[in-house]
Amino acid sequence: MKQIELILGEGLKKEFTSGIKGMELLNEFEKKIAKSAVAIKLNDKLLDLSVPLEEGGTVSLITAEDPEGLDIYRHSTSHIMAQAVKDLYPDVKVTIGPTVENGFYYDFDKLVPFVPEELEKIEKRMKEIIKENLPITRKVLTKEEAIKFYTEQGESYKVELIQDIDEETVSLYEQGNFTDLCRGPHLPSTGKIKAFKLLKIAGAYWRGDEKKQMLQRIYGTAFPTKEGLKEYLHKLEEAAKRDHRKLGPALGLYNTFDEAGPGVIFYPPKGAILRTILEDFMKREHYKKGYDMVITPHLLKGELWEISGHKDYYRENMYFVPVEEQEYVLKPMNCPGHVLIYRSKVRSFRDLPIKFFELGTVYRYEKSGVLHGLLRVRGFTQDDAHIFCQEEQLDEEILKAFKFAIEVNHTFGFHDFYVKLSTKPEKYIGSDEIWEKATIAIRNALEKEQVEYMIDEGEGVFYGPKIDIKLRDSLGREWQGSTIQVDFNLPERFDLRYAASDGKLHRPIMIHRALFGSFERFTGCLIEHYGGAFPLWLAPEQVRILPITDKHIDYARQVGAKLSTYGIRLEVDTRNEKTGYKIREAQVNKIPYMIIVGDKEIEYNTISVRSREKGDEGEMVLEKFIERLFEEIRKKT
RNA sequence: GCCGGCGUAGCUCAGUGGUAGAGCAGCUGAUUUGUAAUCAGCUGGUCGUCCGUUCAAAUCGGACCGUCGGCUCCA
Repeated sequence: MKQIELILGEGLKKEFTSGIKGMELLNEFEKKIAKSAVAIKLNDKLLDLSVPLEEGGTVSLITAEDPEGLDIYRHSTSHIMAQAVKDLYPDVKVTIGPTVENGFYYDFDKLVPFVPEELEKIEKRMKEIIKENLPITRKVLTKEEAIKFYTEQGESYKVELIQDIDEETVSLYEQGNFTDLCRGPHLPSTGKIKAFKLLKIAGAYWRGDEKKQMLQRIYGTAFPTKEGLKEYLHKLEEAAKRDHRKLGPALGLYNTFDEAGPGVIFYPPKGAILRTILEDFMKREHYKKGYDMVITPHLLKGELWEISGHKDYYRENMYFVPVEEQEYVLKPMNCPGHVLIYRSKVRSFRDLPIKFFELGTVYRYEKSGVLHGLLRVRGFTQDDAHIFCQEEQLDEEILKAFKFAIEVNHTFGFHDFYVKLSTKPEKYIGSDEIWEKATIAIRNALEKEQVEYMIDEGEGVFYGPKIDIKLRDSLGREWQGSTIQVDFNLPERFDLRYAASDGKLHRPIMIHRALFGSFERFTGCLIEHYGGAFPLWLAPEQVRILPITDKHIDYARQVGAKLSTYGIRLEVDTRNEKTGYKIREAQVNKIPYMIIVGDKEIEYNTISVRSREKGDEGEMVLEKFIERLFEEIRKKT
């Protein structure tokens, strides 16, 4: 027997006989520690506690509290769920059951889909399996053996998976009567699971391919402690309260109507105010940064979309409208319109970069199942711009646009976003060379700005690579906000030119970019980000004035009139109600400030201020309050 | 689009085959009110739509529409 040297934790070095198992090793030290282990890590490799250690090195203990340990813990829970399902429904075929952020799922091929009540039944069986504390053991089989094993069991999906594995052997994990193909590692036994819950049922295509079999997916989550689970479930409930689909209509920010059709948004007065603030802000910022506003029509000839390539590459998202036997298209993008304006006169290199900005309303056909409140709709308005520049200006223009995007996101309180670089997709136009060039230009900009980013292979738009900024909604789902896309193709298709200093005509390069992405989506994210409690500069109603009795209405109106002259958005609540009632309603409506006026205030010519965040702030003179409002509006907090 | 859930008053929800209910909101009146809900009365619904089963349908079945959770797809 070979001796191996293992280093545990703080320089604790010891010799062991090779083949010692992780569990035995930990037991050598302290039983209590060993009990909390879900796996060990040897030289950065996660291993089951039951795996014999053959080589020396640094060992660390992994518990369910570690991110890696939690992953193992949840993965084992998903196996327990699969075992429970197989016990209850022997005809069901198992497929895959990985962990995801905050939990796990398992996909089953089941003729009759699960109904919600069945989750309880499955949970009950899972609890029994956990109580039985079945040992989970790892077996290594050759591919042939594993295929034979699963063929005999009729588990055709597992057979397919094994066939696709590019190794000689595969590992299986066995617990009681259930064996799952899995890389592992796993918990030593089923009894380790302390708290779990099955959350939802969903359909999911086998291998994510909509042409393949629809499977039944069960999502669940597991935590090392009951408290952890409870806390998580509570967090989900709280997040649901911030859902823009609930808050938006309740606060009068937007509506959808069955009668009008899905995926189209209406803005009632309060929503229109918010929208206007956003639009005004964007217009001002764009003018400041040298953009020129343009406005282009919504209904354009089909032919234009042939030239642009949209009819070939974007057809399934477009609405075609017949007009006097000619085909028209409801614009899904603003670019062809901007290109036409660019082309409407001779451009000189001295004019470049030319930056056209439009609040461009576009319509895209989205499958009914993907529509989602304000975040995914069929008609939306982009803060869209197209930058026409010379090749040598490309790096700088991308960088500028990117900085602009970051600035805008920060202004609205978004700091927790991440950046993605998307490369050439399967369906694309333009040469590989041109794609390469554009991708490098984007990367240069990102490197220069020293931002961390992820690369999303094959996720670019058909006309060019792009940088995206992703925001998260209250439930942690990601949505694309800002996007910056390079395009070498449209200039070519529309034969765009500019007169260069060498006296010849050159081809400009185009950058498409939207910073909010769309007003709809951005507003949805904003609502959730602030939980409906907008900072003063964005709040549709900034101040509500509450007269104590009708004796005080006149004074309240005087105060209101004064505030109005300063452009403050306010309402006076003249209803015959108690002050507590009015306060409650203003608070529920998330109005930033309330002004309460009664005899006292009239006598001293003051107001009483109550803020949404701090509550009663006492009496002050109006001028002081106005100053404060202005300061807060200026700071945009 | 696919799989599943849901759809009763403006909102939140009760109502399992026999004459549609509650709370909040709204309206009217009383009350004149001081920092998160004053009291009373009243209005309001072809139970998402259509078709079917039945003597009888909010309730059972089907189709469609909308919506929610996923999948696929994208600002």
